[in-house]
Amino acid sequence: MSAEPIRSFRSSIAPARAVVDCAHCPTATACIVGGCSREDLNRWNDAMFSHIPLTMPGTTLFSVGDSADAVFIVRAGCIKTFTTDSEGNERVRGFHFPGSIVGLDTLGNTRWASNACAISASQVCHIDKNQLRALLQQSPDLARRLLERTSASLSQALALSGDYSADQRVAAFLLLMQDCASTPKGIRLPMTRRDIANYLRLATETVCRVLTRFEQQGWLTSEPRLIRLLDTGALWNLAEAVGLCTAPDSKRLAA
Amino acid sequence: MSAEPIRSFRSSIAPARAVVDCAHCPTATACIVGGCSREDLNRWNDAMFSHIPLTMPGTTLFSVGDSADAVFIVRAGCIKTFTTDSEGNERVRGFHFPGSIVGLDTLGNTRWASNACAISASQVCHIDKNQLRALLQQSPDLARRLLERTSASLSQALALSGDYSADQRVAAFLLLMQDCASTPKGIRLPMTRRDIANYLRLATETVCRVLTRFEQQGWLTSEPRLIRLLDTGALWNLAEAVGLCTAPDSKRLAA
DNA sequence: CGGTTCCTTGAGAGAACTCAACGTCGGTGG
DNA sequence: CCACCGACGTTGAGTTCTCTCAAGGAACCG
Repeated sequence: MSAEPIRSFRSSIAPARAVVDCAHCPTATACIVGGCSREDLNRWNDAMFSHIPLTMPGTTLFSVGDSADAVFIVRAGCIKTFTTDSEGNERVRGFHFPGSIVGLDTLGNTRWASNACAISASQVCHIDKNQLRALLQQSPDLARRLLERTSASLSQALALSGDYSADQRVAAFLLLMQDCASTPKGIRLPMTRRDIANYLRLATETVCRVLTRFEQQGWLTSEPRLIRLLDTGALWNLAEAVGLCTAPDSKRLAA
Repeated sequence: MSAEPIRSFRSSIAPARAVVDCAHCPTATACIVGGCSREDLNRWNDAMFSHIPLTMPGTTLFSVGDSADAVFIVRAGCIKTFTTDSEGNERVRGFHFPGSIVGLDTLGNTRWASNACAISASQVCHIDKNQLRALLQQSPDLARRLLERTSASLSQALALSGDYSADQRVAAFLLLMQDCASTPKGIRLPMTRRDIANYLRLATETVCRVLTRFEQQGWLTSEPRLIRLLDTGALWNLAEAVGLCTAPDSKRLAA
């Protein structure tokens, strides 16, 4: 389908082992090792590979059926995971922002069940599963953190798998993105309308129409890659039922 | 909404600690400790509570907001987890059959995000989270098993959260139930059509219509609680895209 | 027996989809 | 430098799938 030149991740970048101390990573606070003991951090540094050069948009990290012998941690940018059905339709399983771990759904499997590619200029780290396994045996704290992250991902997936209207889905998505992709100018979305639609199980046109409607109601301003939320309260009233995100400050104060 | 007398789980049954050795449990093969070392099994027995008396249909195990200080393991029967929106509509999050752990999505939380109740005469075990945490520190094998189960649940939730037709959903559900609720006479479903519909994000009537259509096509016979699959191949052709279940033998041989 | 819940079927309504067209933007090459 | 091309975003019109509303039958229970 896509005529896009797909770059292979493995061939494009020679990973550097322990180029940086994770303690100094700008993404440390969101990362699983944020706040770990120095001892755990040292072990982690020894096992982890950083891919500091930019991974360009369209670069494939892995594909369905590939040997899943590592997990990836996003350091910068955005990674999209997705499957493709027999008719070539993409189903986006998730967007991974800095600090997010790609592969939590494959910890017990030897093959990837989805594809992953960068949708903006990104940096990722990776850690071999065997080394991760050894690490988890050495550090109960790290094991607990990983288990709780996986558990939280499951909770979120269950929440999003509910049956909601297009308006509810888009509103919940925008509030979620506000936490992941906020800039001083607004929410800078790294993904296309088509990606959003495939993630929310809607048609591209439906996402457009909903955004247009929200804009007409004065709830936001919409440009292809930049969205400014003007009335998070109104959006949250819609998104509340999804249970995917927490109430905005205005609502929390009112409660 | 429901006029059903809701029994409280905690008040109805005095749990018996280590009444049985899990090694002799009929559900051992499906349970997380199935195949564990004798040493781990002893530790597990010491921490685990068995509720051997029958937990009757409608009995609530826990409700949204309750303190989530334990996880439950189904020993017999079927446990349904669900949320209820502001209009009283139920959204079924999952059906838990023997061996399944209830609470994998709440491991890092202190409060339940869903309700749970028995939908058939059931037996459950439970283990306190603090004890579980200690157990995981002592046994890396158990920690790995729990992590992989959580990971697999995430994978399944992501698969089911996709956008599929009513036919695809029902077909995938039936094949899933074939693995969980098979009897010599067919699939004995413990849940109502309404529960199935709420789980699959369909209307009750839609589930009925799809089942009627499948029956007319000779793919199955349908009674309220008993379904016999006659053509798993046809169902699998529909369900394949969902990626929730493996191919039936006939398809595997053909491949 | 009533009463309730569950299952099933029909008819109409509505939300989202498909198909189609058009404008914009960015890259590429003549 | 500009024309061309493809990808993306937006809008409109018609269609379709599923839902809602309504009703009746079957099974179960007090």
